[in-house]
Amino acid sequence: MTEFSLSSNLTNGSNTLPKTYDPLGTESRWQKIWESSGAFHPDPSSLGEPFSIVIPPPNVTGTLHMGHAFNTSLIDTIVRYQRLQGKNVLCLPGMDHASIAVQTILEKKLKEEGITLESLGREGFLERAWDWKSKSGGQIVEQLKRLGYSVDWQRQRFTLDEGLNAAVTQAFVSLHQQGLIYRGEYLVNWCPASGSAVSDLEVEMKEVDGYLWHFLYPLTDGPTLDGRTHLEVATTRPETMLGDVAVAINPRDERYKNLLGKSVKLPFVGREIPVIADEHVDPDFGTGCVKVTPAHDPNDFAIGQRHNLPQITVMNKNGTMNDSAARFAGLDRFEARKAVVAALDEEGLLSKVNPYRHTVPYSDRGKVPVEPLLSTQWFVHMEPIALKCREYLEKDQPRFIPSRWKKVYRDWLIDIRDWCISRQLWWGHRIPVWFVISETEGKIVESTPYIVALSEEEAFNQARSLFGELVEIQQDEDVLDTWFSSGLWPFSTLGWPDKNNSDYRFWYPTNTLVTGFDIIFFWVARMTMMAGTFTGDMPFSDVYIHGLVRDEQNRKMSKSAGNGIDPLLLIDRYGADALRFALVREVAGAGQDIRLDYDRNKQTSATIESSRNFANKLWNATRFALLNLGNERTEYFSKIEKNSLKLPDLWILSRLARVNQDTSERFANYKLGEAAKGLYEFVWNDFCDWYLELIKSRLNTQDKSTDCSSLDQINAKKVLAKVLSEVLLMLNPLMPHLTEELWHALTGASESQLLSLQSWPNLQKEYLNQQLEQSFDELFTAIRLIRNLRAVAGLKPSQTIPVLLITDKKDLTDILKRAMPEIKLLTRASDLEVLDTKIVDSKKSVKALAAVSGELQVLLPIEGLVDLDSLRERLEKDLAKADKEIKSLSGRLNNPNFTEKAPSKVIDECRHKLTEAESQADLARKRLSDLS
RNA sequence: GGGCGAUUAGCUCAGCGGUAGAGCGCCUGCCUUACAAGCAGGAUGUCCACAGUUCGAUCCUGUGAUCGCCCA
Repeated sequence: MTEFSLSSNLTNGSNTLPKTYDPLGTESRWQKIWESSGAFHPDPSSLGEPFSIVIPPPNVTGTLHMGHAFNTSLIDTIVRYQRLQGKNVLCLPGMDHASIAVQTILEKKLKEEGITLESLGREGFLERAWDWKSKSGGQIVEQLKRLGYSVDWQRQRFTLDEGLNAAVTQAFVSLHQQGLIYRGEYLVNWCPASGSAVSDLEVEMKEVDGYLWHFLYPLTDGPTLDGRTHLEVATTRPETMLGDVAVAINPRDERYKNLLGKSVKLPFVGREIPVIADEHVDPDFGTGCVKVTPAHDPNDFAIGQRHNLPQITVMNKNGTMNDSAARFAGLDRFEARKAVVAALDEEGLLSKVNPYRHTVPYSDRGKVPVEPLLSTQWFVHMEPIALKCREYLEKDQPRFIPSRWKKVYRDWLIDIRDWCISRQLWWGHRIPVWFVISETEGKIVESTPYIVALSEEEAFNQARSLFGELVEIQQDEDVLDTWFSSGLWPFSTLGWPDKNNSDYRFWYPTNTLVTGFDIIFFWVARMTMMAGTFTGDMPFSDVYIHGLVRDEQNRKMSKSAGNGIDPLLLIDRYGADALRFALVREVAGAGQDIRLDYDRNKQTSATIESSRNFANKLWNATRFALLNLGNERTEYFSKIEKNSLKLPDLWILSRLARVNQDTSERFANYKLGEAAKGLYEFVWNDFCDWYLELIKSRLNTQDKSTDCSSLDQINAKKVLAKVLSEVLLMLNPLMPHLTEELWHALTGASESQLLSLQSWPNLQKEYLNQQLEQSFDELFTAIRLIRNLRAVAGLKPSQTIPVLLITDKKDLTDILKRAMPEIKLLTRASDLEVLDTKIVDSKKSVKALAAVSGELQVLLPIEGLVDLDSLRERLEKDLAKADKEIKSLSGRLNNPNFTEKAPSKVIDECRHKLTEAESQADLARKRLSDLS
């Protein structure tokens, strides 16, 4: 009976489930069914409003980490909700090719094998790269499937696939035609580790402890009138002094005014360089004299431009010093730093060395300091592109959730800088530019004309018509920044540039982008800019920004720190649904980072464990339902006659309608955490703790002699079936595997029918009953009160005793009287009476345990059974509490300011509470005196 | 230097004008035939500080502190 079947938890015809839920087999089974049945492979010509999301393509080199799991859980929840809403949903997955990361991996392997890039050549390298991709790339796709991602795997894309290649080429050519792409020699961020330029965004500023070295540069014309023989400059990068072309001072700096127009002699190199004045020099920093190295520093580059200074590069692209570095040529940049300092010291030109903490730009990928280096690269002119996005933003397109990210995005668009898109790598989209090398003696130089075209053939034809029959052309060696292709992702994956593609026509623009705030600039802004330029639309209407998952010590998880928490491990331990549910439930404050508790020794997480427990709770609720509904369970899905229902039925149906309403509203408005919490509370508290307990007696009744009891039992079963099946549907976006499994067990649906493809339960507003829900709250309070008294009295669960409930409140009396059998059952009362105060007065001699809540008194006449001291202690505590409340409430009510200005509703409430507190105090006093 | 966020029970976090909540942990008692991954009951808080607005502030407004992030 409790045997676990691999094919299904519920063998045909049986109505029992194992006692605990084992997610692993269940999850993989449904994943296979979903994929093989094409459940999430939509057809643009089918019914339903379009809804589409493209997933942030993970890196082809990547493996699943917590960030992916989090992002995926959120996206899949939204997507599954929309699908249940009857939308025609496309969720499109894929990967990006990660130029630098792949190239780094492969170069490392080649090095191990002793193969040089040169000997392999571009073709050979690419062959190996594709080989690597097919063998060990893209593991992440298989890993994502373990989360139960309801994406269309048949539409999966890769940024280097044929279609996306064509899109990238088309995009480059169009941008060039619009005059938005240019080639030029500028200072770029050079990553010596990968041997490539990187964009501004791929540079991370890190605080490091370094030094501020002070040098003396001798004045060429000898001492000044005030006896100065040298100028003192300060720098954190001594090795760049070899490329100095000037010393700058602030024009208003009185100390150095007399030096303007003079020059100094650069040590080692011997170059005479001028002293110039520039507004941007901060007189208070260092010595107030700044060495100017335009070829190696962005600020100096700007000064150089303003003053028409030469740019002298002293470094090679591999980070070693070049021939301009005089005797330091050939040294690595960091060795050169030491050598320059030592040499200056030797010559008595090193005046001071101060420890200094400063920020150094590091390459994101290479993890080494980037080198600002002059080189010829391709750039996109961003201003006009960003301008278009700013215009859209004024119409609130796209909409950011939470809205504060809008400002971050806008500020970046306003302060936009040109984008260096060329990378000196082989793995990627080769730039569609052909140089007409026959015009410059077979070489590519500054003046070599070039042609931008969709293909080599087209380029050749153009070249021929422009430069004659005998032209020779050669394609640019470089590839494009990976983000260039990622920027096209929302439309390139849907068929663009073919705007007649049915997917593109139906699903573009997409609805929502879900991503972390860390890539708003990298990716979100680039997509909006590319989309604005090429499709004339924003690529998505909403951008839902989430935070990062941090480790148990609130640190960012990173590969280098080795503090990642492996989601696959957690899935193995708790199930994917538990992981998903935990991550979504934690996210209520949207955009906030979430901290995942984790015990590294035991590899356990209490947060996820509690979600696993919730899954098990739901599992057992279904198990309970199956045991009671029996083999004819499908019969109980028939229509329910509202008129014949008992109060608990009406109550749970009211709660169900409310949770339906709340959950829809929350899912639709990205309040996913609240949706998850609301469902959790409904299932555990309302449904399991109360409703199931309330109907147990009806379900257990064997007596079918009267129509009435049998109808009550049938109704209980019908309501049970209805509530459970609807709650499974509502939980489906959060816990897809478990709910799919349980729904099939409950309804007996065949595997060709899927819960994931059903419709969201109808909201039955006619069951909403605020009044009834309130009454039940009071009823539950009464039951808790009785249980509490029993606990205080130290009664054993098996011991039954009589209970008196006393109230003058009419509707409460009513509900208590109607719920008497249930109260008796839930409080183990041997006898239960509901009385009003007048009747009780005549029985005041009864010695009993007593408690008050609101307008309800509870008496347990158990004289002799209870320890008087503990009872007295409790009553005194009650009294103190009530007195305290009376004091605070009457204080407020005696304040005329309060009674005059506060809304009457609040005042009434206050008076009401005061009355309650007073009667509570009275009762406690009376009982205390009875005891003495 | 500019901007953003956080600060609530031992821990992780909700709440955001009417006097404070959940989960986990803790204490007590229970294997009550759905569930011990459970059930019942219980304890726990200068809601970071100060000032202001208000009849009333954890919530709004200032100022400050601490921690974290982004941009220069």
